[in-house]
Amino acid sequence: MKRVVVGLSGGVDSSVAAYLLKKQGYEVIGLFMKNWHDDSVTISNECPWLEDSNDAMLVAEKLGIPFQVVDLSEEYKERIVDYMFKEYELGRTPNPDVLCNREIKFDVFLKIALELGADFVATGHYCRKGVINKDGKEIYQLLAGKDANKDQSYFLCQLSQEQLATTLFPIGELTKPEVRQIATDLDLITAEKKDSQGLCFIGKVRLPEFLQQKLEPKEGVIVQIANDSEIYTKSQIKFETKEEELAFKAEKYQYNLKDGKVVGKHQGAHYFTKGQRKGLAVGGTKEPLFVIETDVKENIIYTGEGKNHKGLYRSVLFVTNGEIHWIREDLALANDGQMQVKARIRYRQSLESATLHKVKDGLYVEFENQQSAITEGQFVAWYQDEELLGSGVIS
RNA sequence: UGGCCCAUGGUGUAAUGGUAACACUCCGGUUUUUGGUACCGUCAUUCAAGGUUCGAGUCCUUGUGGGCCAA
Repeated sequence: MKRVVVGLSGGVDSSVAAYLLKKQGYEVIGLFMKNWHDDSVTISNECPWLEDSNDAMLVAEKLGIPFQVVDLSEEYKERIVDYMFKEYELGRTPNPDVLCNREIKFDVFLKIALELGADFVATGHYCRKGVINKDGKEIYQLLAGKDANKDQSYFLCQLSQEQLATTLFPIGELTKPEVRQIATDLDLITAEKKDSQGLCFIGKVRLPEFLQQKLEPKEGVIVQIANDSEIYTKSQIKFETKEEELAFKAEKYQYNLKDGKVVGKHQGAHYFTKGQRKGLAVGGTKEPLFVIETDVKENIIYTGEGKNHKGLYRSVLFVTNGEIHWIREDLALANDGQMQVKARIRYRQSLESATLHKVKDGLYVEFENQQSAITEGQFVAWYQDEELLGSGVIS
Protein backbone atom coordinates (compact mmCIF):
# COMPACT_ATOMS: atom_id res chain seq x y z
CA MET A 1 0.00 0.00 0.00
CA LYS A 2 1.38 3.41 -0.98
CA ARG A 3 1.78 5.92 1.78
CA VAL A 4 0.78 9.58 1.29
CA VAL A 5 1.36 12.51 3.57
CA VAL A 6 -1.28 15.14 2.99
CA GLY A 7 -0.84 18.71 4.11
CA LEU A 8 -3.96 19.44 6.11
CA SER A 9 -4.45 23.17 6.36
CA GLY A 10 -7.70 23.12 8.26
CA GLY A 11 -9.57 24.12 5.14
CA VAL A 12 -12.13 22.27 3.10
CA ASP A 13 -9.89 21.54 0.11
CA SER A 14 -7.19 19.61 1.92
CA SER A 15 -9.82 17.85 4.02
CA VAL A 16 -11.48 16.47 0.92
CA ALA A 17 -8.10 15.69 -0.62
CA ALA A 18 -7.29 13.50 2.36
CA TYR A 19 -10.64 11.77 2.13
CA LEU A 20 -10.25 11.05 -1.59
CA LEU A 21 -6.80 9.56 -1.08
CA LYS A 22 -8.11 7.30 1.62
CA LYS A 23 -10.97 6.21 -0.58
CA GLN A 24 -8.49 5.44 -3.37
CA GLY A 25 -6.73 3.02 -1.06
CA TYR A 26 -3.70 4.97 0.06
CA GLU A 27 -2.35 4.88 3.56
CA VAL A 28 -2.89 8.53 4.52
CA ILE A 29 -1.15 10.63 7.15
CA GLY A 30 -2.32 14.16 7.91
CA LEU A 31 0.30 16.77 8.67
CA PHE A 32 -0.44 20.35 9.70
CA MET A 33 2.19 23.00 9.05
CA LYS A 34 2.52 25.77 11.56
CA ASN A 35 4.53 28.44 9.83
CA TRP A 36 3.62 31.67 11.52
CA HIS A 37 2.46 32.61 14.98
CA ASP A 38 2.81 36.34 15.23
CA ASP A 39 -0.81 37.43 15.35
CA SER A 40 0.02 41.06 15.93
CA VAL A 41 0.31 41.79 12.23
CA THR A 42 -2.84 40.10 11.00
CA ILE A 43 -6.20 41.76 10.60
CA SER A 44 -9.13 40.32 12.56
CA ASN A 45 -9.30 36.92 14.23
CA GLU A 46 -6.62 36.59 16.83
CA CYS A 47 -5.33 33.09 16.50
CA PRO A 48 -6.16 31.64 13.10
CA TRP A 49 -3.60 28.86 13.10
CA LEU A 50 -4.85 27.42 16.37
CA GLU A 51 -8.36 27.10 15.04
CA ASP A 52 -7.06 25.75 11.75
CA SER A 53 -4.89 23.10 13.37
CA ASN A 54 -7.80 22.10 15.54
CA ASP A 55 -10.06 21.74 12.51
CA ALA A 56 -7.38 19.74 10.74
CA MET A 57 -7.13 17.43 13.71
CA LEU A 58 -10.89 16.92 13.83
CA VAL A 59 -10.94 16.11 10.13
CA ALA A 60 -8.13 13.60 10.57
CA GLU A 61 -10.00 12.05 13.45
CA LYS A 62 -13.17 11.79 11.43
CA LEU A 63 -11.35 10.20 8.51
CA GLY A 64 -9.48 7.89 10.85
CA ILE A 65 -6.00 8.92 9.79
CA PRO A 66 -2.97 9.72 11.95
CA PHE A 67 -2.31 13.41 12.49
CA GLN A 68 0.71 15.49 13.43
CA VAL A 69 1.72 19.12 13.60
CA VAL A 70 5.07 20.31 12.34
CA ASP A 71 6.51 23.71 13.08
CA LEU A 72 8.28 25.15 10.05
CA SER A 73 8.10 28.74 11.15
CA GLU A 74 11.85 29.10 11.27
CA GLU A 75 12.27 27.98 7.68
CA TYR A 76 9.27 30.05 6.66
CA LYS A 77 10.77 33.16 8.14
CA GLU A 78 14.15 32.58 6.55
CA ARG A 79 12.96 31.62 3.11
CA ILE A 80 9.74 33.56 2.69
CA VAL A 81 9.38 36.48 5.07
CA ASP A 82 12.96 37.66 4.74
CA TYR A 83 12.69 37.37 0.97
CA MET A 84 9.61 39.58 1.11
CA PHE A 85 11.37 42.32 3.04
CA LYS A 86 14.36 42.16 0.76
CA GLU A 87 12.31 42.43 -2.39
CA TYR A 88 10.19 45.31 -1.17
CA GLU A 89 13.32 47.10 -0.04
CA LEU A 90 14.62 46.84 -3.59
CA GLY A 91 11.38 48.31 -4.90
CA ARG A 92 10.19 45.02 -6.31
CA THR A 93 6.95 43.22 -5.51
CA PRO A 94 7.48 39.63 -4.38
CA ASN A 95 5.05 36.76 -4.59
CA PRO A 96 5.60 34.95 -1.30
CA ASP A 97 3.03 32.25 -1.97
CA VAL A 98 4.77 31.04 -5.11
CA LEU A 99 7.96 30.81 -3.08
CA CYS A 100 6.12 29.16 -0.20
CA ASN A 101 5.14 26.31 -2.48
CA ARG A 102 8.62 25.90 -3.92
CA GLU A 103 10.50 26.31 -0.65
CA ILE A 104 8.20 25.12 2.11
CA LYS A 105 5.34 22.88 1.02
CA PHE A 106 7.21 21.09 -1.73
CA ASP A 107 10.65 21.21 -0.18
CA VAL A 108 10.92 21.30 3.60
CA PHE A 109 7.54 19.70 4.07
CA LEU A 110 8.07 17.21 1.28
CA LYS A 111 11.36 16.07 2.79
CA ILE A 112 9.73 15.57 6.17
CA ALA A 113 7.07 13.48 4.48
CA LEU A 114 9.64 11.35 2.72
CA GLU A 115 11.41 10.83 6.04
CA LEU A 116 8.13 9.54 7.39
CA GLY A 117 8.32 6.90 4.72
CA ALA A 118 5.86 8.51 2.35
CA ASP A 119 5.75 7.71 -1.33
CA PHE A 120 3.90 10.92 -2.09
CA VAL A 121 2.83 14.21 -0.62
CA ALA A 122 -0.57 15.65 -1.46
CA THR A 123 -2.15 19.07 -1.11
CA GLY A 124 -5.55 20.61 -1.67
CA HIS A 125 -4.49 22.62 -4.71
CA TYR A 126 -6.83 23.01 -7.66
CA CYS A 127 -4.49 21.65 -10.29
CA ARG A 128 -3.62 18.35 -11.88
CA LYS A 129 -0.55 16.30 -12.60
CA GLY A 130 -0.06 14.58 -15.92
CA VAL A 131 2.49 12.01 -16.95
CA ILE A 132 3.80 11.52 -20.44
CA ASN A 133 6.43 9.23 -21.84
CA LYS A 134 9.19 10.69 -23.92
CA ASP A 135 12.16 8.68 -25.12
CA GLY A 136 11.41 6.05 -22.51
CA LYS A 137 11.47 8.63 -19.76
CA GLU A 138 8.56 9.72 -17.63
CA ILE A 139 7.88 13.42 -17.70
CA TYR A 140 5.46 15.13 -15.35
CA GLN A 141 3.10 17.85 -16.40
CA LEU A 142 1.55 20.55 -14.26
CA LEU A 143 -1.98 21.03 -15.54
CA ALA A 144 -4.60 23.61 -14.65
CA GLY A 145 -7.33 22.57 -12.25
CA LYS A 146 -10.57 21.51 -13.88
CA ASP A 147 -12.38 24.31 -12.07
CA ALA A 148 -11.22 27.20 -14.22
CA ASN A 149 -12.45 29.63 -11.61
CA LYS A 150 -10.24 28.16 -8.89
CA ASP A 151 -7.25 27.01 -10.92
CA GLN A 152 -4.17 27.37 -8.72
CA SER A 153 -1.50 26.12 -11.09
CA TYR A 154 -0.04 29.63 -11.17
CA PHE A 155 1.06 29.32 -7.56
CA LEU A 156 2.92 26.12 -8.39
CA CYS A 157 4.72 27.57 -11.37
CA GLN A 158 8.13 27.18 -9.73
CA LEU A 159 7.90 23.45 -9.04
CA SER A 160 10.43 21.09 -10.56
CA GLN A 161 10.18 17.64 -12.11
CA GLU A 162 11.62 16.16 -8.91
CA GLN A 163 9.00 17.87 -6.80
CA LEU A 164 6.17 16.86 -9.09
CA ALA A 165 7.38 13.28 -9.17
CA THR A 166 6.32 12.70 -5.58
CA THR A 167 3.25 14.91 -5.54
CA LEU A 168 -0.47 14.22 -5.84
CA PHE A 169 -3.30 16.72 -6.36
CA PRO A 170 -6.42 14.77 -5.41
CA ILE A 171 -9.01 17.50 -5.99
CA GLY A 172 -7.72 18.76 -9.32
CA GLU A 173 -10.50 17.07 -11.26
CA LEU A 174 -13.19 18.61 -9.08
CA THR A 175 -14.83 21.98 -8.89
CA LYS A 176 -15.09 23.94 -5.70
CA PRO A 177 -18.83 23.29 -5.32
CA GLU A 178 -18.20 19.57 -5.78
CA VAL A 179 -15.51 19.64 -3.11
CA ARG A 180 -17.84 21.44 -0.72
CA GLN A 181 -20.59 18.94 -1.47
CA ILE A 182 -18.32 16.01 -0.61
CA ALA A 183 -17.33 17.69 2.63
CA THR A 184 -20.96 18.34 3.44
CA ASP A 185 -21.94 14.73 2.71
CA LEU A 186 -19.17 13.55 5.02
CA ASP A 187 -20.23 16.09 7.62
CA LEU A 188 -16.70 17.46 7.87
CA ILE A 189 -16.27 20.44 10.14
CA THR A 190 -14.54 22.36 7.36
CA ALA A 191 -17.40 21.97 4.87
CA GLU A 192 -18.69 25.52 5.16
CA LYS A 193 -15.44 27.17 6.07
CA LYS A 194 -14.60 30.29 4.15
CA ASP A 195 -11.78 30.12 1.62
CA SER A 196 -8.50 31.34 2.97
CA GLN A 197 -7.22 34.66 1.78
CA GLY A 198 -4.17 36.80 2.02
CA LEU A 199 -0.70 35.53 2.62
CA CYS A 200 -0.55 31.79 2.92
CA PHE A 201 -0.13 30.93 6.64
CA ILE A 202 -0.02 34.55 7.70
CA GLY A 203 -3.39 35.71 6.50
CA LYS A 204 -4.70 39.13 5.68
CA VAL A 205 -2.30 41.88 6.66
CA ARG A 206 -2.08 45.59 6.15
CA LEU A 207 1.00 45.57 4.04
CA PRO A 208 2.58 48.89 5.00
CA GLU A 209 2.20 47.99 8.67
CA PHE A 210 3.62 44.54 8.07
CA LEU A 211 6.60 45.91 6.17
CA GLN A 212 7.28 48.49 8.85
CA GLN A 213 8.72 45.69 10.96
CA LYS A 214 11.79 46.03 8.80
CA LEU A 215 11.33 48.94 6.42
CA GLU A 216 11.33 52.37 7.98
CA PRO A 217 8.81 54.97 6.81
CA LYS A 218 10.44 57.71 4.79
CA GLU A 219 8.52 60.70 3.49
CA GLY A 220 8.72 61.43 -0.21
CA VAL A 221 6.72 63.02 -2.99
CA ILE A 222 4.06 61.71 -5.32
CA VAL A 223 4.49 62.93 -8.89
CA GLN A 224 1.80 62.86 -11.55
CA ILE A 225 2.87 62.25 -15.13
CA ALA A 226 0.57 63.54 -17.86
CA ASN A 227 -0.78 61.00 -20.29
CA ASP A 228 0.51 63.11 -23.18
CA SER A 229 3.99 63.41 -21.71
CA GLU A 230 6.73 63.28 -24.31
CA ILE A 231 8.12 60.27 -22.48
CA TYR A 232 5.51 58.21 -24.26
CA THR A 233 6.00 59.71 -27.67
CA LYS A 234 9.62 58.77 -28.13
CA SER A 235 9.92 58.15 -31.83
CA GLN A 236 9.93 54.48 -32.60
CA ILE A 237 13.20 53.91 -34.31
CA LYS A 238 13.55 51.42 -37.09
CA PHE A 239 14.80 48.27 -35.52
CA GLU A 240 17.64 46.37 -37.11
CA THR A 241 16.76 43.12 -35.41
CA LYS A 242 13.85 41.58 -33.57
CA GLU A 243 15.94 41.50 -30.43
CA GLU A 244 16.48 45.26 -30.60
CA GLU A 245 12.77 45.78 -30.92
CA LEU A 246 12.07 43.51 -27.95
CA ALA A 247 14.69 45.22 -25.83
CA PHE A 248 13.17 48.60 -26.67
CA LYS A 249 9.64 47.51 -25.85
CA ALA A 250 10.66 45.73 -22.67
CA GLU A 251 12.46 48.75 -21.32
CA LYS A 252 10.80 50.56 -18.46
CA TYR A 253 9.94 54.22 -18.78
CA GLN A 254 12.50 56.33 -16.98
CA TYR A 255 10.86 59.11 -15.05
CA ASN A 256 12.35 62.17 -13.48
CA LEU A 257 10.98 64.59 -10.92
CA LYS A 258 10.72 67.29 -13.56
CA ASP A 259 8.68 65.14 -15.93
CA GLY A 260 5.54 65.76 -13.93
CA LYS A 261 4.02 67.75 -11.11
CA VAL A 262 4.14 67.03 -7.41
CA VAL A 263 0.63 66.20 -6.22
CA GLY A 264 1.20 64.77 -2.77
CA LYS A 265 3.37 63.03 -0.23
CA HIS A 266 3.84 59.42 0.75
CA GLN A 267 5.50 57.58 3.63
CA GLY A 268 7.79 55.32 1.66
CA ALA A 269 7.97 54.34 -1.99
CA HIS A 270 8.81 50.76 -1.03
CA TYR A 271 5.31 50.27 0.41
CA PHE A 272 3.75 50.74 -3.03
CA THR A 273 3.55 48.66 -6.14
CA LYS A 274 2.91 49.32 -9.79
CA GLY A 275 -0.75 49.48 -10.74
CA GLN A 276 -1.77 50.37 -7.24
CA ARG A 277 -4.57 52.88 -6.80
CA LYS A 278 -5.41 52.88 -3.11
CA GLY A 279 -3.32 54.49 -0.43
CA LEU A 280 -1.98 57.46 -2.35
CA ALA A 281 -4.40 59.81 -0.60
CA VAL A 282 -4.44 62.23 -3.49
CA GLY A 283 -7.91 63.43 -4.39
CA GLY A 284 -9.41 65.98 -6.70
CA THR A 285 -8.73 64.17 -9.96
CA LYS A 286 -11.41 63.28 -12.46
CA GLU A 287 -10.21 59.69 -12.61
CA PRO A 288 -8.26 57.83 -9.93
CA LEU A 289 -4.50 58.00 -9.83
CA PHE A 290 -2.53 54.80 -10.36
CA VAL A 291 1.08 54.10 -9.48
CA ILE A 292 3.02 53.76 -12.73
CA GLU A 293 6.49 53.56 -11.22
CA THR A 294 8.21 53.58 -7.86
CA ASP A 295 11.73 54.87 -7.44
CA VAL A 296 12.99 53.63 -4.09
CA LYS A 297 16.38 55.21 -4.59
CA GLU A 298 15.00 58.74 -4.90
CA ASN A 299 11.92 57.74 -2.89
CA ILE A 300 9.50 59.06 -5.51
CA ILE A 301 6.20 57.56 -6.57
CA TYR A 302 5.14 58.32 -10.13
CA THR A 303 1.44 58.21 -10.92
CA GLY A 304 -0.85 58.55 -13.90
CA GLU A 305 -4.53 59.47 -14.05
CA GLY A 306 -6.97 56.81 -15.16
CA LYS A 307 -6.68 53.10 -15.77
CA ASN A 308 -5.81 53.67 -19.41
CA HIS A 309 -2.78 55.83 -18.69
CA LYS A 310 0.08 54.99 -21.04
CA GLY A 311 2.50 54.57 -18.16
CA LEU A 312 0.67 51.43 -17.08
CA TYR A 313 1.08 49.53 -20.31
CA ARG A 314 3.81 47.50 -21.92
CA SER A 315 3.70 44.56 -24.27
CA VAL A 316 7.08 42.96 -23.61
CA LEU A 317 8.77 41.82 -20.41
CA PHE A 318 12.13 40.24 -19.71
CA VAL A 319 13.28 37.37 -17.53
CA THR A 320 16.99 36.96 -16.84
CA ASN A 321 18.67 33.61 -17.43
CA GLY A 322 19.01 32.92 -13.74
CA GLU A 323 15.29 33.32 -13.21
CA ILE A 324 13.92 31.25 -16.04
CA HIS A 325 12.30 28.08 -14.81
CA TRP A 326 11.01 25.28 -16.99
CA ILE A 327 8.78 22.68 -15.44
CA ARG A 328 9.04 20.99 -18.79
CA GLU A 329 12.82 20.94 -18.94
CA ASP A 330 12.57 18.98 -22.18
CA LEU A 331 10.91 21.96 -23.86
CA ALA A 332 13.36 24.61 -22.65
CA LEU A 333 14.21 27.02 -25.43
CA ALA A 334 17.73 27.27 -26.76
CA ASN A 335 19.17 30.64 -27.76
CA ASP A 336 17.18 32.24 -30.60
CA GLY A 337 14.38 29.79 -29.91
CA GLN A 338 10.75 30.92 -30.01
CA MET A 339 7.50 29.52 -28.73
CA GLN A 340 3.84 30.48 -28.97
CA VAL A 341 2.25 30.35 -25.54
CA LYS A 342 -0.51 31.69 -23.35
CA ALA A 343 0.78 33.60 -20.37
CA ARG A 344 -0.35 35.39 -17.25
CA ILE A 345 1.48 37.76 -14.97
CA ARG A 346 -0.74 37.39 -11.92
CA TYR A 347 -3.07 34.88 -10.30
CA ARG A 348 -6.56 34.64 -11.79
CA GLN A 349 -5.71 36.77 -14.77
CA SER A 350 -7.03 35.39 -18.02
CA LEU A 351 -4.39 33.78 -20.22
CA GLU A 352 -3.01 36.07 -22.89
CA SER A 353 -1.45 35.13 -26.20
CA ALA A 354 2.28 35.66 -26.15
CA THR A 355 5.50 34.64 -27.84
CA LEU A 356 8.63 33.61 -25.98
CA HIS A 357 11.94 34.70 -27.47
CA LYS A 358 15.06 33.19 -25.96
CA VAL A 359 18.14 35.34 -26.29
CA LYS A 360 21.63 35.10 -24.89
CA ASP A 361 20.94 36.87 -21.59
CA GLY A 362 17.44 35.71 -20.92
CA LEU A 363 13.93 35.40 -22.19
CA TYR A 364 11.56 37.97 -23.66
CA VAL A 365 7.84 37.43 -23.30
CA GLU A 366 6.08 39.38 -26.01
CA PHE A 367 2.35 39.75 -25.51
CA GLU A 368 -0.03 40.15 -28.38
CA ASN A 369 -1.95 42.73 -26.35
CA GLN A 370 -0.49 45.34 -24.07
CA GLN A 371 -0.51 44.35 -20.41
CA SER A 372 -1.33 46.62 -17.52
CA ALA A 373 1.07 46.97 -14.61
CA ILE A 374 3.76 44.46 -15.45
CA THR A 375 5.50 44.39 -12.09
CA GLU A 376 9.09 43.48 -11.29
CA GLY A 377 9.40 40.66 -8.80
CA GLN A 378 6.13 39.04 -9.81
CA PHE A 379 6.04 35.81 -11.76
CA VAL A 380 5.11 35.33 -15.37
CA ALA A 381 3.86 31.83 -16.08
CA TRP A 382 3.46 30.43 -19.58
CA TYR A 383 1.09 27.72 -20.69
CA GLN A 384 0.11 25.72 -23.72
CA ASP A 385 -3.50 24.69 -23.45
CA GLU A 386 -3.95 23.44 -19.91
CA GLU A 387 -0.31 22.80 -19.21
CA LEU A 388 1.95 25.20 -17.33
CA LEU A 389 5.32 24.84 -19.07
CA GLY A 390 7.44 27.29 -17.16
CA SER A 391 7.74 30.57 -15.36
CA GLY A 392 10.13 33.31 -14.37
CA VAL A 393 10.58 36.39 -12.29
CA ILE A 394 9.82 39.62 -14.13
CA SER A 395 12.85 41.89 -14.10
C1' U B 1 -2.31 102.25 -2.07
C1' G B 2 -6.61 102.53 -5.99
C1' G B 3 -9.68 98.98 -9.43
C1' C B 4 -11.50 94.04 -10.55
C1' C B 5 -12.37 88.80 -9.47
C1' C B 6 -12.87 84.52 -6.26
C1' A B 7 -14.28 81.78 -1.53
C1' U B 8 -19.11 75.11 -1.50
C1' G B 9 -17.03 67.95 2.16
C1' G B 10 -10.08 66.08 2.97
C1' U B 11 -9.27 67.51 -2.73
C1' G B 12 -11.32 69.30 -7.64
C1' U B 13 -15.76 71.10 -9.25
C1' A B 14 -21.68 71.58 -9.92
C1' A B 15 -26.32 73.75 -8.32
C1' U B 16 -32.89 79.78 -13.39
C1' G B 17 -33.66 82.82 -5.21
C1' G B 18 -36.97 76.87 -3.83
C1' U B 19 -34.74 69.45 -0.61
C1' A B 20 -26.72 71.36 -1.74
C1' A B 21 -24.77 67.30 -6.18
C1' C B 22 -20.80 64.61 -9.02
C1' A B 23 -15.82 62.73 -9.23
C1' C B 24 -11.43 61.72 -6.55
C1' U B 25 -9.48 60.64 -1.49
C1' C B 26 -10.26 58.42 3.30
C1' C B 27 -12.89 54.54 5.96
C1' G B 28 -15.76 49.83 5.80
C1' G B 29 -17.20 45.48 3.02
C1' U B 30 -17.32 41.74 -1.31
C1' U B 31 -14.16 39.07 -4.83
C1' U B 32 -9.06 36.82 -4.49
C1' U B 33 -4.13 31.25 -1.04
C1' U B 34 0.91 37.23 -3.15
C1' G B 35 1.09 42.48 -3.84
C1' G B 36 -2.27 44.87 -6.72
C1' U B 37 -6.78 45.26 -9.57
C1' A B 38 -12.24 45.12 -9.83
C1' C B 39 -17.06 45.66 -7.43
C1' C B 40 -20.41 47.57 -3.40
C1' G B 41 -21.35 50.86 0.64
C1' U B 42 -20.83 54.68 4.67
C1' C B 43 -19.09 59.32 6.62
C1' A B 44 -18.46 64.28 5.32
C1' U B 45 -19.71 70.50 2.47
C1' U B 46 -21.88 76.51 1.43
C1' C B 47 -15.24 81.58 5.00
C1' A B 48 -17.31 84.99 9.32
C1' A B 49 -20.96 88.61 11.03
C1' G B 50 -25.09 91.35 9.75
C1' G B 51 -29.16 92.55 6.18
C1' U B 52 -33.20 91.86 2.04
C1' U B 53 -36.82 87.73 1.31
C1' C B 54 -42.24 83.27 2.77
C1' G B 55 -37.44 81.13 1.43
C1' A B 56 -30.22 82.86 0.43
C1' G B 57 -24.57 78.75 -1.61
C1' U B 58 -26.91 82.34 -4.98
C1' C B 59 -28.91 89.29 -3.84
C1' C B 60 -26.82 93.68 -0.46
C1' U B 61 -23.09 95.58 3.43
C1' U B 62 -18.79 94.86 6.31
C1' G B 63 -14.78 91.84 7.72
C1' U B 64 -11.17 87.89 6.74
C1' G B 65 -8.30 85.00 3.29
C1' G B 66 -6.49 84.30 -1.78
C1' G B 67 -5.69 85.80 -7.07
C1' C B 68 -5.17 89.51 -11.07
C1' C B 69 -4.55 94.55 -13.15
C1' A B 70 -2.81 99.58 -12.13
C1' A B 71 1.33 102.12 -9.51
